[in-house]
Formats: sequence, C-alpha cells, structure tokens
Amino acid sequence: MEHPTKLPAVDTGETRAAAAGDVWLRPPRARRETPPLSRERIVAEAIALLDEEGLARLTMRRLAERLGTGSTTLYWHVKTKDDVIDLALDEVFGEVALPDPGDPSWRVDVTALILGWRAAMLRHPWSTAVLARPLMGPNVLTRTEFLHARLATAGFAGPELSALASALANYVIGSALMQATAEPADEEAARRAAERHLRERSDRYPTLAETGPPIGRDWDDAFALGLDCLLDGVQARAGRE
Amino acid sequence: MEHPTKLPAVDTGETRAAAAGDVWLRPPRARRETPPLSRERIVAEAIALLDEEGLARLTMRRLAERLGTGSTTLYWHVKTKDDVIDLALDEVFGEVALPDPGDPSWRVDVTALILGWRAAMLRHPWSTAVLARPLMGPNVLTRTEFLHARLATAGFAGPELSALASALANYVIGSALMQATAEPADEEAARRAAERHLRERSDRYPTLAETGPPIGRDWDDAFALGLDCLLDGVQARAGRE
DNA sequence: CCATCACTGGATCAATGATCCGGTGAATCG
DNA sequence: CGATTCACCGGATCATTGATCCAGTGATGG
Repeated sequence: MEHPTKLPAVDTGETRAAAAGDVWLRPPRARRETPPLSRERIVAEAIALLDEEGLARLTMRRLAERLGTGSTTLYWHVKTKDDVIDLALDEVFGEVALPDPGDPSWRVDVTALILGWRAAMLRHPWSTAVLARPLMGPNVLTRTEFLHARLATAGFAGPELSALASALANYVIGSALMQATAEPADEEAARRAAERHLRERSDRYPTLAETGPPIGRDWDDAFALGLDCLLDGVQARAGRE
Repeated sequence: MEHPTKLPAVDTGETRAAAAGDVWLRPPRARRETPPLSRERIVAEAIALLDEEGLARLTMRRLAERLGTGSTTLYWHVKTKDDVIDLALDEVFGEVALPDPGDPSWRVDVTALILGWRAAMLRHPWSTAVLARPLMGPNVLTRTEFLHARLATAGFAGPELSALASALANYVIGSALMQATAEPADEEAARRAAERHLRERSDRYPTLAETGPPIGRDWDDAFALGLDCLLDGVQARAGRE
C-alpha cells in the first residue's frame, strides 16, 4: 500500500477536447482547487510550516489547517506524525546536490557532497533536531551510496570504507546539529548570555573564556577546517594498502 | 518507596527538649526519610527512568510517581520539563572522566577524553536524542575547557583552536547520535529490515548493498578509525605555524 | 441504479505539560 | 511562647495534542 499517486480526475479527455476547441471559453474548470491532498502536498506543507515556525509548532491540526482540511484527513495519508517528520527529513536530504561524478578527484566530489549536505540541513534548522531516528529514506540512501561509491574509487573497501563514510557523515551531522542549536532565532541574546556565563566563570574555564564562546561565528571556516583534517587523514590512508 | 512524605507529628519542641536530656530516649529522629526532594534527587531519578524506559516514557507524572510525590511538586524545584532534561544531560557529561593531565602527549589525553565522552553518551542512549539544545551546563563546559586547554598545549590558539575543538566534539556527538539511533532495543529486527530494504534496492545502492547496512557492528573500531583520521589531520597542523 | 472505493472530517479519548490555589510543618521572630 | 513566615507539597483543573471512531460524500465501474 504505497502512496496513492492518484491523478486528480480533472484531466479528462473531455476537458482537453474542449480546451483544444476554444481555450478562452473554458470555464476555470474549478480545478478541484485542492488537489486531493497527496502525501507530497502534506510533506511540502510540513516543511514550509517547519521552516516558518519551527519544530514546536508542527501540529497535525496546524498542518491540516494550512492545507485547508481537517486534521483527521492527514491520517489517511500518513500513519503517524512521525511519518510526516520522516518524510520531511528525507526531503531535506533530497536537496543535497549529487556532484557530477566526472571529477577525477574523489576528494573534490566528497567535499562537495558534504558541504551540500551541511548547507541543506542548515537551511532547515529543525531538521537537525530530528535526526535521532533511523535514516532510511531514499534520498539519504542515495547520498550515502554516492559517498560510499566515491570512497570506493579511492581504494577503500569493506569495513574500512564503511567506517570512513560514517565518520564523514557523523561529522556533518554533528556539526550541523551543534550549529543549528547554537544559532537560535535570538542569536544575539544567546551569544551574550553565553559570553556572560563564561566570563563570570572565567576562573573555571580560562582557555574557553579566552577563545570566546565555545563556537565563534565563522562557522563555515571552522567546518571546512575540520573537514580538511578528516579528509587529510582519509587521504593518507588511501595511499597505503 | 511509596508513602507520602508526611512526617508523623513527632518532632515537637517537647521531643527535642527530652532529647537534649537523654539521647537514648530520643526517637530515631525520623530524619524525614525522604530527604525533602531536592533537584539532585529529581535529576537522579530522571536519569534512572530514562535509562530504564527511554525518552518517550519520561513524564512529569511518572517521574513524580517514582519519587513518591505529586507531579506538581516537581515544578517547585524545576521550571519546566526541559529543565529536567537539561540537568540530566549535563549529568551524563559529568560521567566523562577527565584524563589525568600528566601525560606529555596531548593526543593521548584528547583521545581518552573523546572516548570517554562517547562511552558516557552510549551508556545513556536517550541523551543523544536530546542534544538539540545549547550545552551550557557546568559539566560540559568543564570537558570543553579541558579539550581546549589540551589543544592549546599543542600549539593551537584563537579561531583555529576553537574550530578544531568543535570538530572533535561534533564528531563524537554525531557518531554517538547515529549509533544510538541505529541500535534500538530490537536491534535484530531493525538490522534485518535495513538489510532487506537495501537488498531489495541493491540496483540503486550497489556499493551500499555490497558493504552491508550503512553501519556495521564494529562501532568501536569504526569510531576509532575516524578519530584517528581526524587527529592525524590535527596533528599535522600542530607542526606548522 | 447501485455498490464500491478513495477520501474526508466532526466528535471524542487519553495523555501530557503546566498552573491555580490551598495546604502543612519547621524555623524564626518579637 | 505564640504568631508569622517560608520552604515545600499536592489535588483539581486547563489547554493542547496525537490519535481513533464512525459516519459520511462523490466519482467510477458494473
């Protein structure tokens, strides 16, 4: 019982024939203005809602309201609220562009994939708060497959390949999670609170207080540096063996 | 451990006066056997509850019940349920042993810290599902401070130090999160489902299908390998500059 | 003309986070 | 020594939410 990819019963031959005759006379054809509410529409609206109002505001009722239906209806297309989140999350991963596998250097491709991965999550900060679930959607799997494949061309295989791919994935995920968490809406207030907290205890956390709050604002640079370290290590291992 | 915290009307001034005169006659002093429910007791019980029953079962009511009090009472010691989680989470970080800073090699200490960090989170798998919040508790800060300080002795400073410390932290966090997520109670069932899922689509995910499910069972080895890669990169950078 | 089936939603339930408000006893004060 | 304060407790109660029951509705095919 997959998704009912049912086509709205709108595009009948009758309609098309009339349109062929005289497009302008055709009544707006009351295009069943709410196309019968597909799983796709639900997920799309869920993502919009999450982007605009955040995870806490995602409610079956609110979601239904935005879709112009009753909340009960959602449960025909989806079994639980978690389903909605699973689908929305995988949709976010779908935004990650797969690098054109033409580049001869695996490192270039892997870097591009990881950066895109991170960017997608940061475009939808709520996604990082929702990662504690098995990631088995088709879009994640496709990206993971790409990562594995590209590392395979670097000469890795078996458990080592698996471990290195996981290491990269875990690094992006952890980084995005920490950044999205540390960068709430009221960034200014949060930062000031953190700084004050640290300064007040600068005796206990001297190094921390000196460097500033745990994480600065040069998120991109910091991430890139860590990724380079990791990839340096990986590359060094690609040679041997 | 039920019964109300009600104290038998025993501890009157009269009693105390008698006690002063003769210690042996003093009734066991009914030392309010449930110590008046401190924040510490709440947090300890919350962790026990989380360990035993998981995040979903953590309810203010259940927690109160286990503590032998009314749920309302908790709100005197704590402002919200999130407070409880914040405190519990920091408590988990408190389990991470700070390596004895005697070792001359920063890499040894850092490795030990990171491994301990990971172990603590995996001992309390729910903790990984709850990371999407600012980590500002004293225990996290202490560990972060240690990490920064040790990297400072390696010659790093400023944004670079901050970036590398974050990279390491993000890697542990991401790894623990992914492992705790992929290792649910019904590990067997989950693994089989994942394997079947992959095999059925082995045409789409050839490399993945060949290597096995996204992540094997040699979690420790995989983590250690990734950590070594990362630290190799860090160490290489410690030299220059 | 009817039966089926994809699809919808009002009413309703149970669980939960949180608050109102009224206790209770020990310590402190005058 | 009695009254008052204050740390601490909890029953009743609210609003919100995820989810289900069940009664529809309208198009399609027989």
